[in-house]
Amino acid sequence: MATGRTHRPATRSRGIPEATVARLPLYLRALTALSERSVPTVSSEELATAAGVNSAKLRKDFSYLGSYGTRGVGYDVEYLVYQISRELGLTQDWPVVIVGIGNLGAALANYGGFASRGFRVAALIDADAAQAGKMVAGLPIRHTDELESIIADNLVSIGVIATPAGAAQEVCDRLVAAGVTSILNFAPTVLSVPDGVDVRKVDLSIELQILAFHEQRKAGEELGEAVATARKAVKRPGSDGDVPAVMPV
Amino acid sequence: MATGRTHRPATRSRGIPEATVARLPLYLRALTALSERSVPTVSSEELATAAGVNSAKLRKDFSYLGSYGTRGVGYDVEYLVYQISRELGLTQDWPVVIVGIGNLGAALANYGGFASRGFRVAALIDADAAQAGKMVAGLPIRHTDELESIIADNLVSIGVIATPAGAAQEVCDRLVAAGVTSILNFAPTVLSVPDGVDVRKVDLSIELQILAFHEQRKAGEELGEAVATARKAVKRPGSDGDVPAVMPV
DNA sequence: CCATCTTTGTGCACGCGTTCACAAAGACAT
DNA sequence: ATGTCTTTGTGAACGCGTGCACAAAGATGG
Repeated sequence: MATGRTHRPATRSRGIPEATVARLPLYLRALTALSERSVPTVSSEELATAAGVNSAKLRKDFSYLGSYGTRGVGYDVEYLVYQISRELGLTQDWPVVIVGIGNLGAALANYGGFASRGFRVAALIDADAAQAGKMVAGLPIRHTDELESIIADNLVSIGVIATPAGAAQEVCDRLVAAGVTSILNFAPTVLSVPDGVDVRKVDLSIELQILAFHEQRKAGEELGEAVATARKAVKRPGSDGDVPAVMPV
Repeated sequence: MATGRTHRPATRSRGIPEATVARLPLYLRALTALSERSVPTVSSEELATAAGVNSAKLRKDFSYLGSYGTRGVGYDVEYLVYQISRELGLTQDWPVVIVGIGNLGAALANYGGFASRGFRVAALIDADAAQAGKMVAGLPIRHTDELESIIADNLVSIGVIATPAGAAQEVCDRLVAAGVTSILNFAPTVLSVPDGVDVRKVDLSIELQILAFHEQRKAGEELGEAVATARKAVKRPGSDGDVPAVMPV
C-alpha cells in the first residue's frame, strides 16, 4: 500500500478477503489491456506477470470469485473482465463529488480514469465563493452551501475530499450527514466517521516519508554514510498542521 | 492504503517492521500538532486516538525504536518528534524530481507538505518541448533531454512519476539508470525495476474501485438492491490503456 | 478410447501483524 | 521510605495473507 488504508478490521466482505479486493482492479487493468489486443485467453502465469503478482496468489484470488478458468488452457479474457467488473460494481454508474477545487481537486476533476470505470463526476464543490461558477473540466464550481442538495439530487454515495487539512473533518461530517457512505480522503488528517462509512486515504507526504526511510537505510548500509553526509543536513523548518493557501495533497 | 504498495517481500528493515514504518509518519503528524500546542507529554492512549490506531499497537511500534516513554507519565512530545524524524530520515535534505507536469504534476509541485518534511523539489521535467521554460510553482519546466544531468547534478535519489501510463516505464528506466533508487509512481502501470530500487504506487482509480466494491455490497445488503437499481446501470464505455491528452492520476 | 501434457484450484505450513492482558517501572503523595 | 496509582513495554495467542507443491481436470493428439 502505498496508499494508506484506514482502520478496517480486515473484514472479509462476502467471503472475499480485503487483500484480494485490493488486487482486483490491478487484474482488471491488465485484462483490459489484453482485451484491447484481442487476446482470447491468458494463463495465470502470464496475467500474474502483467499484474506484478505471484501466480498462485492470482489463482487463489480468482478462486474466491468462482471457477472461471479452464485447466490446461487458462482464463477467458472477456469473461474475466466482465466478472471482475461486476464484482467490483463497475457495471453501475457511480456519481462522485469532489470537494475542494484547488490544484489537486482540479487535477482529479480532469482525471481521465474516472469515466472509463463507471465513475462520473457529478459536481465540483469549493468553499471559496469567488470560485463559484468558474468552469473546471467542463463543470461549474458550486459553493459549499449547496453541498447537501447536490448530494441528495444526484444520489451521490462517494465523496472525494481534496480540501486543506483544517476543513476536512467538517466537510466529511456534512458529506456523511447528507448520505455519503464512502470517502476518498486526500487531506492529511485522520477522519472520524460513524460505522458503516468507508474511508480510504491517499497521502503523498506519507508515501515520500516511507521512501525516505528506506533510502536512508540504503545509503547508510551500502555507501557507509558517504552520500548521507554529502547531502547537507537540515533542521526541520516547521510543521504542516493547516497548510496555508496551497492545496495539500 | 489505500495506497497501493508494490511487491516488497515484507522485508524487515533494520528490525523495524514495514507496517510500523508506514505508521511512523502518522504518529509524527499527530505529535507535530501537539508540539505546536506546546503539549509537553502525551500518553499512548491519547496519541493513539489522535493517530487513529490502537494504543497497544502504538506502544509496540515505539518499542521498536527504543524505550522513549516514561511509565506513569507517557512520552515526551519533542523528544519523540525528533526520534521519529531521525528514524525516517527527515533530518536530511531529500531532493526530488517530478516527471510529467500535467494537471497532477503541477498540483504535486505546488504541494505544501514537501518542504516541511525535508523534501525539496529540485526540478520539474516534462517531455513536451513547448512547455519547457514555463514556470510552475516557482520552478522552470525542464525538458526530458536534461533528465540525466539534472539527477546527477542535484544528487537526486527520489523520483516522482506523474506521466501518462504509456511513458511511465521508459521514464522509470531512465531515472533508475541515472541513479534514482526510490520512485513514487502515479501512473496507472506496473513498473518493473531492478533489485535495490523501491517503488511505491498511488492509484486513484484503484482506490475508487475498492470503495465501489464495498459500496455495492452495502447497497445490496441493506437496501435490498433498491438503490442499486435506482442508479441507471451503464455498460462499460471503454478502457484506459494509454489515456489520451488528459493526465492520468 | 487412452495417454500425455498443460494449467487450474487448493491443502498446508509458515510468517507477519494485531490485540489482549499483565507484570514491571516509575511518578507522586503522604 | 513506603504505598498507591498510572502508564509503559512485552509475552503470548490468534488470525490473515502468502507461497509452495501437488492432485484433479480438461484439452489435445494418436
